[in-house]
Amino acid sequence: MQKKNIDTSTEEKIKAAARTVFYKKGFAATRTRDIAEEAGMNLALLNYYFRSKARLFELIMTETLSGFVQKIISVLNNEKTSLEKKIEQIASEYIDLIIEEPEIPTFIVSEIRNHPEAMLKRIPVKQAFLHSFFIQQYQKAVSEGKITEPNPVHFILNLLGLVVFPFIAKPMVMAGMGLTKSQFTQLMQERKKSIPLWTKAMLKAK
Amino acid sequence: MQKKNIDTSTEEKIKAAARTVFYKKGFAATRTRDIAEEAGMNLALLNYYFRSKARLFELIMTETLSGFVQKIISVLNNEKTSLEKKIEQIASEYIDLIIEEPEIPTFIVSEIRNHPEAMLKRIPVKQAFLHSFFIQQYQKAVSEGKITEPNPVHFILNLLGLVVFPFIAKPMVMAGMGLTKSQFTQLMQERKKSIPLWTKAMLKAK
DNA sequence: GCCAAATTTAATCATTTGTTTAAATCAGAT
DNA sequence: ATCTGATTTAAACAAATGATTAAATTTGGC
Repeated sequence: MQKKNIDTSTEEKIKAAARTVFYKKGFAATRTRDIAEEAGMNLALLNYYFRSKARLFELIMTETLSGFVQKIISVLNNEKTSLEKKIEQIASEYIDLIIEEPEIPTFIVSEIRNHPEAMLKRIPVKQAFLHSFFIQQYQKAVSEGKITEPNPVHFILNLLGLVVFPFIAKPMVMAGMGLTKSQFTQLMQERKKSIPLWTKAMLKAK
Repeated sequence: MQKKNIDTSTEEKIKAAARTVFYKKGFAATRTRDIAEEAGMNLALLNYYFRSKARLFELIMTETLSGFVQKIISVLNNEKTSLEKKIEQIASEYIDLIIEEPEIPTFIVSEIRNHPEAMLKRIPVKQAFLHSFFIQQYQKAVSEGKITEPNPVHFILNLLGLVVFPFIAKPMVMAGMGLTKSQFTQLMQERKKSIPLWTKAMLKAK
């Protein structure tokens, strides 16, 4: 009957190949034949295991997006860590994550622009963010005068901008500044320590 | 013979339509028929005025990219403005520019990933940046102890990250934070004043 | 008003691409 | 060993798409 788990490998190989190709080229520029070739298998298998290119893509996108968002939500909702610690954790963990999978940020922003609602309604970020423990912490710190910027949205935008933007701009940064791959990675490593310092300084700016 | 400048309008209409569609959907997802329809004209005109979809795209991309880069280069090379003033100028002018054309940042990062070399070798940023007046200013300020972060690349990444990232993440921010279009624009307006404050605080962080 | 060149149109081509089909092969239960 | 259903393959289809062609129309100088 079933070919056991060993043959989940076929399905899994296709998914892995799809991830690779979609990450690199995006949905529209990806040919189903590219995925089949990357996976080293017959074209018809894509439609045998997944119903269509679109469904395969949705699968990859949902997994990717939810993994990416989940991480920050869980940090923000940790009731045992200070604001400072949360900053350090987000900077450090996201930079490591993105160094591992450098194409994810550009993949996400590129693809979401085409179907923002469809992609985002699947992931309930709004609830999770607006009612997070972090929000309480932040507002408390504001009322205690420890933070000058009252709007936590700015804070999150700033932190994520410092962390994620360099990776999104990577090709331009490397060309514009004349950096090698390893020099770029080195720079990003430095930022794991610097971003918390910068962010904390920003919080007290006025 | 020639239909005068009035008929540059046809050529110009096609370019405008191409800009609109390419900005919104990217090269791969754009159909030449989409552009023709957007311009309200016959499909064959695209190939009559421009040789192909690819050439039309290159034209739009080069103009867009060079306009975008030019702005920062000219600010950085202004020998009459202080570092502080440069920060204020970049924040203010880029935010205004991007509010006018909100799709440009995502367009640029999405499309450059597919042909980084091809797109970037056309624009000589490296020279212009590494030898800019700004670099001298920055290094002087570092040696005078006014700035703690010695690497100007970090500084530029930070400033552009604070300015550009929110627009790139716009769909996620709006969905995740539950914002309307005008609330989002309002937030961005606030940042014209805040980013200089934040950036200056970062420069002195240690 | 007429002509030559420029512009525009409608129709068609050739290729690419997502998907389907039907046959072949394989794995494992009996 | 054989049979059944799952898996894989090769081939083909239909629609979409970038590009071209040849004919029609328009433009401006004479």
